Amino acid sequence: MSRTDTLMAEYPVKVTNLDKVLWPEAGVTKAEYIQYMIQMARIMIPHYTDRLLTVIRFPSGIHDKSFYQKNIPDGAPDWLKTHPVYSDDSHRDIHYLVVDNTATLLWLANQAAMELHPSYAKIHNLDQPTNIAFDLDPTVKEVDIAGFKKAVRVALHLKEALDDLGLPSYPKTSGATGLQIFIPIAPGYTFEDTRLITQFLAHYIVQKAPDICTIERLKKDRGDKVYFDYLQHWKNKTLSGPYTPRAVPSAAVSSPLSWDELREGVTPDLFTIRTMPRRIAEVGDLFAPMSQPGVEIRDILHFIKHHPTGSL
DNA sequence: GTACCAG
DNA sequence: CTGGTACAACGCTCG
DNA sequence: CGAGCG
Ligand SMILES: [Mn+2]
Ligand SMILES: [Mn+2]
Repeated sequence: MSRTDTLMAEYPVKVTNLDKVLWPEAGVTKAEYIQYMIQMARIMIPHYTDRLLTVIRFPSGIHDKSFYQKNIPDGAPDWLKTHPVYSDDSHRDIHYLVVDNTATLLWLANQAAMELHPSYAKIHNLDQPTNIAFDLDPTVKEVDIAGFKKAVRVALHLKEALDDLGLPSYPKTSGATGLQIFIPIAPGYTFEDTRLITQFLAHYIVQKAPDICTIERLKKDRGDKVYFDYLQHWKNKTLSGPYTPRAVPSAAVSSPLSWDELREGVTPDLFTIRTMPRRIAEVGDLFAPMSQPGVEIRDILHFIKHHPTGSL
């Protein structure tokens, strides 16, 4: 008989198959994933609260079948918070899960929901993102640290440009191969507004570092360059959330970083389910500023509208 | 991972 | 009971 | 419109 338990958080959560190995290379079991959620809940919850959650589940481990899940499944406990959003494509409401407590994170871990992807906007205003996110994707050929290093170089170019524009920026690993850079923004701006900024900077950085950065949408035209994926910041799209595990052999998680750490050459596999709780104890939540009031971008939008072909 | 159905 | 099976996303972009 | 993409 497989090991089972009922955990008492805000609500009782039944957990099953506790000894199932979800990350075989790292030897991480479901019990350890649940323990990770218990330790990280206080830090993670603010980054997911009031946001639509998309998850990727791997019920039999990272090397077996996986699937995206947006709708809350049948048989889910009734205390889970959900939010309906109409889908034009499937002509029905999608009942998204909204994380608002530890019990929900424990339930997700038991579901083998191993990747958590929150929306950019909060449920009370789904047309207004609370952040701008830049998604930097190495063109993957194999497990390749060179790709990540290149993404770091692109990120440092981007950081310089954002500094010049007076915008604060916070980087994190995706946990897989790439990097993401976030800016907290004030309420009142649409995805059309933020697209103006991400598109402008994508073009600007490609022009500044054409040997390592591309915006080619077709993979075959990207070469070995870093894909500056400005299309990823949009309504109904998501990125891996802060501190979410990823389905990679190392059991790496998405880790907020300091710019100095990036300059010093950290790599994604340094930050895992095993190491992140200790890191939190040491450096705290480097993404805490994302929960603070965001910056106004009105002046920058005005600037870009009058300099459509991009220079600073 | 879970609900459900046929055996 | 038990074993087998079905099911668990979506929508933008540009050629 | 649909292949491609994430
Ligand atoms: Mn990415
Ligand atoms: Mn991407």
